[in-house]
Amino acid sequence: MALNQNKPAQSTLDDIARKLNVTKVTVSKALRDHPDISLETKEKVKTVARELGYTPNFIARSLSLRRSGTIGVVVPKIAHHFFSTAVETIYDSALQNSYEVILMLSQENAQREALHIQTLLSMRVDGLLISLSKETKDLSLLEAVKKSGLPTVLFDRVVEKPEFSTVTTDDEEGAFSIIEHAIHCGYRKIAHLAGYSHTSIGRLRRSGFEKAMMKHDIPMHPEWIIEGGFAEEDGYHAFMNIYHSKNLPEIIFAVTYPVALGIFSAAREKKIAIPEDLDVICIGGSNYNKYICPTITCIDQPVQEIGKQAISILLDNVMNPGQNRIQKIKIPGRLFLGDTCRKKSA
Amino acid sequence: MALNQNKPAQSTLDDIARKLNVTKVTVSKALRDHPDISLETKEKVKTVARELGYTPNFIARSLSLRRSGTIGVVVPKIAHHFFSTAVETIYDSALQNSYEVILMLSQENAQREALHIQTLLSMRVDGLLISLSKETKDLSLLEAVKKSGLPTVLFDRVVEKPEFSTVTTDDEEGAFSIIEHAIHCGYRKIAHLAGYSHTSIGRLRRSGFEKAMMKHDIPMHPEWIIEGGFAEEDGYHAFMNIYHSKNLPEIIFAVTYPVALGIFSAAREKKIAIPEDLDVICIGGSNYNKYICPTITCIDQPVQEIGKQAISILLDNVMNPGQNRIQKIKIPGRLFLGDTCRKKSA
DNA sequence: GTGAAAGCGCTAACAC
DNA sequence: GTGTTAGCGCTTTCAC
Repeated sequence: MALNQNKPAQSTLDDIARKLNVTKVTVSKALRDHPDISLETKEKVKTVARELGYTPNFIARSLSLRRSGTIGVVVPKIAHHFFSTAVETIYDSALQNSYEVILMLSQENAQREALHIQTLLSMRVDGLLISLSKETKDLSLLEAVKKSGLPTVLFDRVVEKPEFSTVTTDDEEGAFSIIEHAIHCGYRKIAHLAGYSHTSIGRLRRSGFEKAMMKHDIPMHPEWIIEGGFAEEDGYHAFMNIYHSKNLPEIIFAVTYPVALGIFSAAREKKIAIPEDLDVICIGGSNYNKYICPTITCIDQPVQEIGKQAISILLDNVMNPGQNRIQKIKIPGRLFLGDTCRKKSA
Repeated sequence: MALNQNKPAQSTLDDIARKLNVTKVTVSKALRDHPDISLETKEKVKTVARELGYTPNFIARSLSLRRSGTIGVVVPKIAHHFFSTAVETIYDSALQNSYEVILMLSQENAQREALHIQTLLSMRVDGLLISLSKETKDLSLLEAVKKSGLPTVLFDRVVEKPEFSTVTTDDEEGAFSIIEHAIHCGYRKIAHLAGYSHTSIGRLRRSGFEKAMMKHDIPMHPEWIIEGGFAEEDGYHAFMNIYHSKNLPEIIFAVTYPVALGIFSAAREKKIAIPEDLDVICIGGSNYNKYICPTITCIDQPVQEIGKQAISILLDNVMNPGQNRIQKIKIPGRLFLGDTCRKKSA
């Protein structure tokens, strides 16, 4: 590929320096308001800089300073209420602290996730914020990152290792309480479209489900616990499986909001009315939940809070090198009462 | 801030070179499979590189090559169906072409948008993809960017200047056809919650609306055309304004999907039933539209197609420097028939 | 107050 | 095949 041809020759410190018969050092200092430089020179330098449309070269600056002023973020998806909201919060907080964000999407693919983390490392980001893909099992890269000393915070989809700071909803408690709510409403035949148990949210939500069931002595059907992904299509397919088994539960607890919607789709196709014939609850909401029919009773995740805490813990470690404080934050979800799961206890 | 303290000392070409008693040049070539280097040396180099956990320094590489292999993207928001979907597509296409994406969010703020564009310039991105904020009026920065020769493509929220490539929905035609549809359904009292007329989508959608109304000789009420933003809250407030004027239209044409939902909220609060008492249509949908009550009849935007075309045109210019081909792509939307706007013509 | 020298980690051109 | 030299644009240290 031809070099330096599509790229405009942006002006440099030297360009400014030459115009003023000084050196680039003087210019560099002047532009950064270094006390060394006289007011007069500063004025002149800044004027010429403006005339030339000078923009400092971030790349050169980063190389010289050995810090980039950027935070790397890896999430499974962005076209998704939880992540787009969290990411927006992360961007805002980072900007307030004068950090830039480099966002990468794993698309729920472990290999791509690893690639992106590598790229972020090579970009010499000052910190790393990760929410793991649904496929991620091999944690060696993550551990290498951690060992290298790069400040890292995991959020939402995490690993339960003592060496990582994590910020999550209290998934187990959330699942427990919504199931208990369903039981209080009189439901007994409860199915769970679970996430993969190698993911933190899958495991914890399922565990909360099981604990609530056991506490209230409700029998659990193995065929009513189906592991899968976190997307709409996963809910759709899992429901179809249950449907074809001819043994429908009264209510399905979906591991995520999109999975719940997938159930809606499938049920509609099979002419099963929600919540009359079959009820649905889940963990996580969406900003459109109030417009959905029926509105889903769910555990609302404090999405912005999660994003805010994650970036705040990260920046704390980035800006105070050497401290490496590890924090495990669990933020409780809140039960949102929608149109589903309204039956009275008998 | 203390330097080089929070940052792990990542290994460099020199580290590998020293271990093998060669120079970094040899190592650099070996790692890139340069034909100069013998197979044996390559093997050795790669082994040591692996042992040391070597990651090439993207920053240094970019500086040396004078190209970063990145595309800068600026959008108003990310927690929004249109943008999160478009951005996801952009990321995928970029990755397929071995480009990284640097995403920035203007949060609908012109000043922040300018800042981000500056930052992207300083990062020496190889190309720029922009969807303008609702506030953007001053185009001087944009023109400077263009003049500098950096390949730039605008999408969705664009400016109609011959020097920019643009990719949009055919907004005017979309508005025209959905209004015509409403008219065919028998609606006459039609209001428009319009976007700001200094934005392309605001102006064009309004123009489509007006053309359809004029073609069918339907009178337009000035108080039924309200300019505003593109978000839910804008729809909410605009509806309240109309409501308080005590002069309700039969149907409201909302400039965006979120604005339509804002109307839903406000109408619900005022006990006005949709679509019975008041009907709503809009431009743009959401992946959750089929679950909304009532499902909104709208012009579905080919979001992924817009993203795909935008990045494709950009990369074409990035990878073929000097050609600077300017393209104006308008992709037609598709009328989606939902539960709203179903009245039969009288 | 200003500048010369050195270096960040990498790549390209050209010797050897 | 491998190494030498130079340079990308910037900042820091230390003379002057």
